[in-house]
Amino acid sequence: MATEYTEHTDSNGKQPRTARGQRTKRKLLDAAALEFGEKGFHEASITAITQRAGTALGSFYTYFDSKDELFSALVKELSNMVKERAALALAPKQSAIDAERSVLQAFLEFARDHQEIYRIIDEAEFIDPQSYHEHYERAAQRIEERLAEGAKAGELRPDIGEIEAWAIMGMNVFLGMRYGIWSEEKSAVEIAEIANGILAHGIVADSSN
Amino acid sequence: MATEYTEHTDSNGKQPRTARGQRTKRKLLDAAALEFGEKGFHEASITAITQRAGTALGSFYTYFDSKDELFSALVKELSNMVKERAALALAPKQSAIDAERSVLQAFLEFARDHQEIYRIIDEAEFIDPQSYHEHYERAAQRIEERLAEGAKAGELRPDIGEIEAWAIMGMNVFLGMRYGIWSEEKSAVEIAEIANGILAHGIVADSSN
DNA sequence: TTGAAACATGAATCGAATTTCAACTTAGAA
DNA sequence: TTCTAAGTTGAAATTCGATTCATGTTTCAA
Repeated sequence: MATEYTEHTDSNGKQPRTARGQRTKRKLLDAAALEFGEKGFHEASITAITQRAGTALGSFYTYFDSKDELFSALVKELSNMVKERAALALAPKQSAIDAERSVLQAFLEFARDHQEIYRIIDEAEFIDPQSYHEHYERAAQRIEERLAEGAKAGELRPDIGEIEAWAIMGMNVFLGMRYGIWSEEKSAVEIAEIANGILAHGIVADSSN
Repeated sequence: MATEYTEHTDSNGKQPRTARGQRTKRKLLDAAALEFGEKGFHEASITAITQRAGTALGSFYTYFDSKDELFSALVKELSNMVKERAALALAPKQSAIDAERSVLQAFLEFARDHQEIYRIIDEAEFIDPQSYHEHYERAAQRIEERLAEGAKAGELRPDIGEIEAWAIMGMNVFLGMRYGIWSEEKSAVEIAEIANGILAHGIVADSSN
């Protein structure tokens, strides 16, 4: 069960020991999110990040061993933000199907507001594959848990499992990319409604219509 | 309608004018697919690519203006391979739902056999965003066309459209990543069967079961 | 108040790749 | 066969940004 993770292998780099240090490290992380989001990992430069953060170039190495380490730290932070946002979207008393609709809608809105985040997490596939795997493995697991609850409540088919969870996640991610990032021509509500229709009825004609 | 594309802005770089030139360019493209697939764009070096191809470093610039241009050419080539493979999977007389199952199954098998291809196309999001967009826009369009045929034949709901096409594509891509690339613990047939169940019946309990 | 640890600074170093180029070889049309 | 365009070669020039480091400044516990 434990989705808690301890702080052992400290992905924290070099922890600051004063309040000033805390502030500086945070400024670097925020600046990096902007810079990586706009330019991508390789076009982003440490120099530009420290300039955005308003610190000297050398200060960077007070808090991070390398550009890669900074990127990793950022991916983990952003991954947690996504997770928290999805949790917030879950209203207490909704059906399993409605829960998926809410999560997708929240996801689309979040994608629109934080395009950098998705770009950074996507690029982790190449810069920090382990974080990328963990991000999606955990997200899939949360979906699977929701589906299992729905099945237990008799709302969903009892054989629903991991594969369906990955399928739903893929749907969500691609819809987020296409209708959240690439264009905003359709409302999040509309997209979520239509995608939810697939889960509710499939795409075959007659059926439960 | 025209899915034809003319060769005007020649993504072809510098076209060889002799048979020897053709061969060399092809060797470079093949070597690049391996190198980019294994190392990713930035870790891959022109030097390593020319070594794999068995040509001199300088020969590279006889056929490509830059590393980026080579990568673009490759993405376009691979994108077409994927398209052709999907077309092959479509048996002539199957239902619309079965067609989607066949395509997904073929996609999973292809992903397993050509992991480099997926890695390269994915990385295009950062190296050559335009090719990346085109790749997925076209793939979605082909799905949408299949769905429209299914709807016309009365097999699928008549309101099915672009959004469903993107949802299905996202499903396929993520299932390909998880069960094609990351692990091969489940058979392509099994994955395709389960994912197809979502399209056929949705995930709700009773319904058409 | 004070002194040592933490933090800040940015010029200089370092390394690694892409790209250029001038000399040389091969292909293939006439 | 000949001759020119096409193709080949790899050492050297270039470029560019990550990382180091010696020096100066600030924090904060005692």
